[in-house]
Amino acid sequence: MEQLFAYFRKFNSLSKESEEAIAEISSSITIKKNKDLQSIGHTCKTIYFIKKGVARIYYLHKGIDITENFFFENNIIARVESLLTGKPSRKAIQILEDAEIISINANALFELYDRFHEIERLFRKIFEAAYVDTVNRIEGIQFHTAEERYKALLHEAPDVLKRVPLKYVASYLGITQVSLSRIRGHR
Amino acid sequence: MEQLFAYFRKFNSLSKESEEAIAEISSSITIKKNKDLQSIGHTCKTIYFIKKGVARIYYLHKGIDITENFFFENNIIARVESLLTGKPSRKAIQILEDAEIISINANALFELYDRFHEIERLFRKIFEAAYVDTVNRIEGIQFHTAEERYKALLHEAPDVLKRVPLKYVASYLGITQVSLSRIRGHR
DNA sequence: CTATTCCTTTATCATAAGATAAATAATTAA
DNA sequence: TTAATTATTTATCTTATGATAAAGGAATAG
Repeated sequence: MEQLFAYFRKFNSLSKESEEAIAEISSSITIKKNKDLQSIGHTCKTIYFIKKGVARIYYLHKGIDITENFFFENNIIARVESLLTGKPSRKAIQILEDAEIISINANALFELYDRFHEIERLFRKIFEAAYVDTVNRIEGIQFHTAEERYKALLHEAPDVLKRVPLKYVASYLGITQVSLSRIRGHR
Repeated sequence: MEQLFAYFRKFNSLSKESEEAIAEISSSITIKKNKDLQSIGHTCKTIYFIKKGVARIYYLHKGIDITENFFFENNIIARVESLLTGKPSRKAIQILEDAEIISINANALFELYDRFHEIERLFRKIFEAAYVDTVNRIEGIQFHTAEERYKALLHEAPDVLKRVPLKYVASYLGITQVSLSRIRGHR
């Protein structure tokens, strides 16, 4: 759990009591490459923290597999739309490298918000940061060519290109696999 | 202020004490069409609520004016990246129709988080909703043609097209004004 | 009311990326 | 190891959108 608390500390430090309360509603899992941690149509009631490994959130658009985002170790991952609405998610979480994961019961966590103001504060800050990241990503998508987006990824997150199959990267960049391959050819 | 509290109630109801505390750190302003409520380079320390009128957030990308988003009455508007980082914003808020606005002192609001847990909860929920909206917008941008995006806007937010100059809508949709005009011509 | 400025449309040409097909290359299973 | 499957690249053709220029409309200031 220490690894998770270290991640939390980047946003908001917690008291020992809060950390223990979170530990009580959490459990560890290991899961193999290419398995779906959660599948499409399942209502999300869990927040995950990746201790080790890589995952992605994906969905189907007109029958085509689209990667919404990649998640590496020391990050949390959840299908937030489903978590917040209580509706089945159109999205799935797939493991791309054998992973060690902490799963946190989301409803139990939300109940902790009442007892521990600082836990709610922590997640407020996490969401604020996620919101800003996402707004910035819109700018990246809308005003850069696919080639610029590829080069930015190569520069800012070279791990993605080293550890993830290119076919998943293509849809994350908003282009076809064939286009990505063509862009990589321009050297 | 009642109009603002009614908006808040959609996310989280507040006690009279909380409402009064927010009222104390708020003030009303009126501002004319085409004026910048906040300009580029200014550090954002205010959250606004639009009682009446229309506004947009815009920034310059390679010298070209880009609309990040439109905001109509009964919504809050803020340059969140600047608010959270304390750094000058690359973005500006411009009024597109004569407006009546409530301005909330952001630092004073953040201090209220300590005294009124429910106010922090309210803003947690507002950010969660904004995050989900933004993630969905990425899908719209990435996997629909400009024409589909235009038609979706026409269907979901016809007010934008009625009340806002098309040149601002074009960059919001991620296309040039000329392309938007061509798309509108396809009937 | 008129002149000026700004907004929107139309037209032409150039180009990045999509669709499809097929050839390699890499990975996985038997 | 070999066969089968899956991933990536290359090639060809098509199309949506960008860039630029210019004309027509609408709004605003004086």
